[in-house]
Amino acid sequence: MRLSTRGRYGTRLMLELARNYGKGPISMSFISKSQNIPIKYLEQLIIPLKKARLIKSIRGPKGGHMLTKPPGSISIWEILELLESKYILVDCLKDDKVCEFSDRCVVRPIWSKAYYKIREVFKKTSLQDILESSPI
Amino acid sequence: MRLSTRGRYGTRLMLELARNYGKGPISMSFISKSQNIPIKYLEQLIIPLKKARLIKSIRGPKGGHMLTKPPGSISIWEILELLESKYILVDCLKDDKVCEFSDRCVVRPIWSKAYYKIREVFKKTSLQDILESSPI
DNA sequence: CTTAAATTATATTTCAATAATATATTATAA
DNA sequence: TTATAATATATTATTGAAATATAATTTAAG
Repeated sequence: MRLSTRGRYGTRLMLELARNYGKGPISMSFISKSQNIPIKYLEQLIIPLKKARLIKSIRGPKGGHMLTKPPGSISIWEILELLESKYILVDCLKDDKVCEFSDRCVVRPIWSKAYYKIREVFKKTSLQDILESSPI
Repeated sequence: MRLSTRGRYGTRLMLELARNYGKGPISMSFISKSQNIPIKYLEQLIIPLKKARLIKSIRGPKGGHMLTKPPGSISIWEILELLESKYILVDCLKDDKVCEFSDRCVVRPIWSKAYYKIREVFKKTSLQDILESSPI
């Protein structure tokens, strides 16, 4: 029941781009330094985010990455779903065939309920919301 | 963001005991067979549950395990906390010293919010609730 | 008082996914 | 032409879950 480094790093990566939204391409080396995350690891995380068209990139010198839309229109859930999609509480919520008892399982509704609560929180929160919030 | 086998197996172990509450000790080999979980794995899971005094055991022939209190007074959260306690969404919620930025981290409040939502669901649900619920 | 059923204790092994690193290639601004 | 930065692919390391193995202890029952 833990959020993996992928999801946390990915969120920070997206927040860094959100913070610099409208300022042109931001390089990986910059993000790597400012967020203290291995650059090679970031390069892996960015792949699904690019595929989902949350990020567009420019190659070559002065190149880098940027959000394709305003930070207010990207939810944390979109990010987590891309980076943690295989690890959504319990597998049988996505695919009831992983367990032959799914259809008559008494515990599954509880996992489901909890899952939707988390999802709700993350869906309701945009990158913008986080940028505007003050830490404690 | 996944529930581990420990938490799921542990819940099923406790449900099996709840189902047989008041019927005397239930052996591990019975639970292992009825729930299709390796007996040696169950023996590991039961240790923290016993330490927390949710289960008491009787040795020797005709021995086994039983709940120390009615299924209505044991929440799923109590079980998950014992079996997944190290993996509660993000470490910094339990111990803000794992990250030097905890006090001014803008993302942490979101993890926290999601965490408390899950916790609420599991705290509100007792073993009895699950036994009485109909699947689907 | 012996036996068999059961828990308890400890430890070892296997496995999978995350986390991190390495090397080479491609694109492009200056 | 060069240096910067993304892209692609593959490999390694680490960790914790998941499962298994062996031996010791307790005790009801014949």
